[in-house]
Amino acid sequence: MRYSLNKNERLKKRDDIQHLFAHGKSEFAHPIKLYYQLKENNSDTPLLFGVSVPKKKFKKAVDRNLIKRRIREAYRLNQIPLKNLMAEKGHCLMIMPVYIADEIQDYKQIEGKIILLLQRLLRIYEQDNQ
RNA sequence: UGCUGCGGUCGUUCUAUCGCUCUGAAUUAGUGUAAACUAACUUCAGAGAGGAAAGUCCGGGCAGCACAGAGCACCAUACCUUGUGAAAACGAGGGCUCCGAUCUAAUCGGGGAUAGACAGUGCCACAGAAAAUAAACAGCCCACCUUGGCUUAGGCUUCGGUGGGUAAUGGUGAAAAGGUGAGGUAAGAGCUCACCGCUCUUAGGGUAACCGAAGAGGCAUGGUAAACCUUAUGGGCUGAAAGGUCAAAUAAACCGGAGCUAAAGUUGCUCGCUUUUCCGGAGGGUAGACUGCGCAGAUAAAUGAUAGAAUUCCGUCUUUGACGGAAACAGAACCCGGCUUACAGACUAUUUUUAAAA
Repeated sequence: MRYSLNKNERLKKRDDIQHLFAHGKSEFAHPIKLYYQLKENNSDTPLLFGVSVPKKKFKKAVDRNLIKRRIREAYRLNQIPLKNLMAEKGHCLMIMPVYIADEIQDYKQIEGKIILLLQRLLRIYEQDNQ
């Protein structure tokens, strides 16, 4: 499996995203809050990914783009274990990290937090299996 | 040569690995008689942010709606000539005016939303008597009354009051009702005169804005139109959340069929008809999807991440270098043309000025 993140693996439907924020669970590791939820009607892809940076905290579009790109890159390189697990089980998991902090952090810090959060999710669903 | 102002051009580059969006081709899979269509975390090739993409301030394209004609309202533009342009707008030259410099003669530089303030209405803080049908606070002058003084008894002078004249003087203000000088007067005043200014008229120069000249008028018309307003010219309204196509589900109505040995209604009964029931259809159209969409082109929105090198700048040091740090403003969303605002640095034309060297 490759380190890819193309159109089909992204959260796109407005309804899905609103449902995720309304009913999904969340994990937090500063500066990122990660919403996640299993999707009911299964599709082919095991993981659906979206990212959000609030306009309230970062007024310039350039800053928001930078943070989104860093989070997306970190997710892209570290998603494999979780994706394999979901594929095995036939689930479809929706994931949406939200950047909470007021300052822009560099890539290394963000990547560390993303890895931490993905490992937590992995543990949760492994236990769920047993 | 440096510095400053203003204008123009550019506004980080290269390599490797891993990725993203779009387009084209191939391959594989599916549907199909085929043509072809669809899908792919399969492969290859190509393209992929800006000078402001920003603010959303103008103009236009494009789209929908409206549309006999006229008026009102609203908005925009506003010295003249001329060039580019579809228009907004920008450029060139000139006029007028304000400011500054040289320094008293015009020149140079800069600014001006630069039509109209004798069509009307409003406003003009503070200060000041008064801020606009002119006005009398102090002052000046005259008349009368009055207190005191001097007196050669004619008057002179003085404190105060009443009435009148007066815009010369003072103070206030951004601005005080033509300016300066002379005559004149009780004191003053365009009251009169000279020069300047202003208004009107005439002819002249200039494409024009406007200019200088002559004559007349004793001067009326404070400022403000980025206050309302007036004049002239132009302008239908709304924006891609426009607009178009496809179209689940659901309710009522519509059409066709089934059913009618079920129920209700229609006349007391029979038939028939209608409704309730079931199946199918069409229509508009919601969710949603696609399009609108472009030689970048998305729609929770691609144009990136990591590593190394180069370039520039900053800091420290043991200074022909080493080490560390930074890379301005900022991210397309229907498309063009402008305006405005933000901006590290590099190159460059030109102006002013200073210093150094010769």
